[in-house]
Amino acid sequence: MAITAIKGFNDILPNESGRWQHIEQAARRVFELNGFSEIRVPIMEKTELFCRSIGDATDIVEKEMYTFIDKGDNSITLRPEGTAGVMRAFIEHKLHAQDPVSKLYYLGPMFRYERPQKGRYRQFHQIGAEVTGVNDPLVDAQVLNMLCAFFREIGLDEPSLQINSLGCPECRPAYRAALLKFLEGRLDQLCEDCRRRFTTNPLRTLDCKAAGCAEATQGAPSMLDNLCGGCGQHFDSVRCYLDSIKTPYKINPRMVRGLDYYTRTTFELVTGLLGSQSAVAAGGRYDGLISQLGGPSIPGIGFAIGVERVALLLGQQDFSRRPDLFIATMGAAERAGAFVLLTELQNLGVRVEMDYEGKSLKSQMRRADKLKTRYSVVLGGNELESGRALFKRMEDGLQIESVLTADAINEIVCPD
RNA sequence: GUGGCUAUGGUGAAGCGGUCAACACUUACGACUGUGACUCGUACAUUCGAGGGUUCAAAUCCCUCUAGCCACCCCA
Repeated sequence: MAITAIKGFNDILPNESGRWQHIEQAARRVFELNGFSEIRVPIMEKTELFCRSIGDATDIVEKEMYTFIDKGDNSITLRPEGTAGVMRAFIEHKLHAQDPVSKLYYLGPMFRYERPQKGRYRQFHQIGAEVTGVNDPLVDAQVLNMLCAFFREIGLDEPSLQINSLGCPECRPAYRAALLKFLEGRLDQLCEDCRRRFTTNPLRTLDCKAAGCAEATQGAPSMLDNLCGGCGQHFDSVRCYLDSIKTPYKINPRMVRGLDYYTRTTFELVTGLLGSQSAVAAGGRYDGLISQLGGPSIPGIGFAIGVERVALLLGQQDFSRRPDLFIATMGAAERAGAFVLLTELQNLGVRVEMDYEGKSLKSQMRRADKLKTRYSVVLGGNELESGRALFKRMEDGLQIESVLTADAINEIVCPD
């Protein structure tokens, strides 16, 4: 039995890599337009970093991390998300000392030990962006708009933006207490999972899919009604800024995030097209994270896009590039000549293909057709002698005669 | 971690106990000894996820394992 890939680890084959490049290039374009720079950080970190940032009691840390002991007896973890590593680098290299505002983006694989299913894999990819050093809700709005702009750029307008505020260490505890009090009286109406959530993560009962729970929590207190003055104002301003640039959004007071570090603004881009995985991108503000990791007291906000989920939404669009020209040859001498021509044309930026092993003209032409090349040319004794050849436009069969120089061919094949 | 479903060639699949494992696509070569797409021909699974068992006979029935998918939990 041949060796296969690890469960939940996927190969991105040539027929889909074009789609991935399309997604990545769009992100780079949009993010750089917004003044973001790429940061590349390792895919492994000391385990402690994730425990301290994501939260010891979260599912990610408790049961989903790829953690192992290396030969130096250190506990190492494959990153389950990107923000922690980026913030570690930010603090370690004191980026805040060079510029009070930093706008960073990253992309790459993340790892979580979960049962794979549609849109969820053990190795998956995220494209993320982070802004540090700005408290103002203006930047929340810019980040949200940038996220939406990315989706417009790749031609997806289906996902809708939902926003919420989780409050801050000032107001969240009080809200949590109020919610617990509310739920306490209705424990018997909640599903089994929610009774467990009551102790582990009471906010989660608010977005439970069970009909009984939805009904029981109907009149539950809303975080948005319990924000402190600062958080309330912040949220209102975010909405105001979003309205001013006509970025559509929906307020979802029941939206909950899975990482402990979020404060104030949180958001998700959701879709109904991915089975049970509705979030294609999500993020939020994390004003306490940097100091919690031992850095200065600097606020931050960011998001991550699930690349596999985006790729799934893009569907089967063809992103492959067509060659400009296929050179068919009639013999060994012609093949040698074609090879020289091919390299000359490549130097001019023309995408050229040719036959490598002396196949019949028939099969060379078939290959040209299969590659969807735009033009083809046959080089035989006649052409070599006269220095001229017929260039055939494949879509309609029109033949154009030209001298066999790279410049002249370039004119025909790539006119602009 | 829990549950459901499925496993036949490069791909999509027929086959439901009995001669060479249908068909389609893909691929290769040819019909056309210098021109693709349409058409036609030829070739391409000693073998049906793996291992056991039942039977004179198993891709077809039974058991075990493995893998994949989908869902739950949770999440991008």
